[in-house]
Amino acid sequence: MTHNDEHSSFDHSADDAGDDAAYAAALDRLLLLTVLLNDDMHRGLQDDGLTPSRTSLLWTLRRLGPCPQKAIADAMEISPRTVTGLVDGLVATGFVTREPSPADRRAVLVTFTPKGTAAVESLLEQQRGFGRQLFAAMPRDRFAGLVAGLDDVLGTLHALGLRKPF
Amino acid sequence: MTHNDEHSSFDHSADDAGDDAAYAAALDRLLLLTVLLNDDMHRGLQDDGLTPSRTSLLWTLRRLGPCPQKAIADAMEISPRTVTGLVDGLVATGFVTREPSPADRRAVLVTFTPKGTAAVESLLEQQRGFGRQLFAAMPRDRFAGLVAGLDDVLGTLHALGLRKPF
DNA sequence: CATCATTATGAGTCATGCTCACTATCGTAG
DNA sequence: CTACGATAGTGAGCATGACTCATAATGATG
Repeated sequence: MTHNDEHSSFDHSADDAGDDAAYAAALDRLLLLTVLLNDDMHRGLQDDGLTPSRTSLLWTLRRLGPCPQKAIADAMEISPRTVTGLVDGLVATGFVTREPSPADRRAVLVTFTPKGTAAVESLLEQQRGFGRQLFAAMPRDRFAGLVAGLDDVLGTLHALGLRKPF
Repeated sequence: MTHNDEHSSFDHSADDAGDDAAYAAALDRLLLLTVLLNDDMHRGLQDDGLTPSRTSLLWTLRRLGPCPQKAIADAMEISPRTVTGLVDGLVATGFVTREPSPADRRAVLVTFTPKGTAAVESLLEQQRGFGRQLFAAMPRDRFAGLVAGLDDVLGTLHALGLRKPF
């Protein structure tokens, strides 16, 4: 890509074209990182008998505590029907249980089993280890620069209306 | 693995703990960015009648030029059968055609239609615009720090064996 | 020419997502 | 207290995208 159109300008637009190319290169890096991190997470996941979506549900459940499926659906921004399916799978594999809700006989409370709790703790620990692997060898000022840049980008995305719900 | 051997030392372990928290925060930012960028790309895609996987195939095809499905399968690291399905969809929606291969009557050459070419060009342009939106307002030194940090992380991932095939 | 490898695909499975319709229950207006 | 509308969960059915296994057609090679 990038039969880049610098040139064709005279005094200062070279700056603009150079910026554009630099932006493209930076965005390429971000997207590549996106793909690599995603792939790595998903690869590690299935070792535990967990699929990406089910893991995401577990993660959400950890944040919410025992709760009805509707709350999970809202938090994950997926349909209640999909939550039913994911919880089905997690119940079948022993990560959560459906407990009757004391307050509402229509609802169930999705609740961690000990295995589910252990799985989430394990994921947390893996993430800590991964953070160490990624950043421990990085010079401190470069690390600080990275975090500042990421914050800037996240702030920009937030301003553009792209945000995570919570 | 790696219930880390920081060993509970006294004098400087505060540093280690602080680092760990900083690493976790940085990783959180990276993962959040991962999710946000992914979501945004997929959202924009379906406006064009393209699914994420089919778009990925188009992107690969742009890199490879007209080629048999097996080449696409290898490049995308998915099974040939899956490529058949994706190409089916792209043919049905008019983005590519299956041309007979002159050299091998078993194979077909997946080839862009004008609509397909236009779609990829449009995606490229969108990406350039997105890069500008993300980075144009960022101070130059912060941008440089971000890129340096990203390169560092990508290098580390590469060293860990995580890399993109191409 | 016979055999083996390769290309694409049919058939069948699984995981995620969706909608629509339905039951059971809740809450509230009357 | 009852009747009605909202809410929680699920059954049925569909689409996408990934996989495997089997198979037909063709290529390549001894």
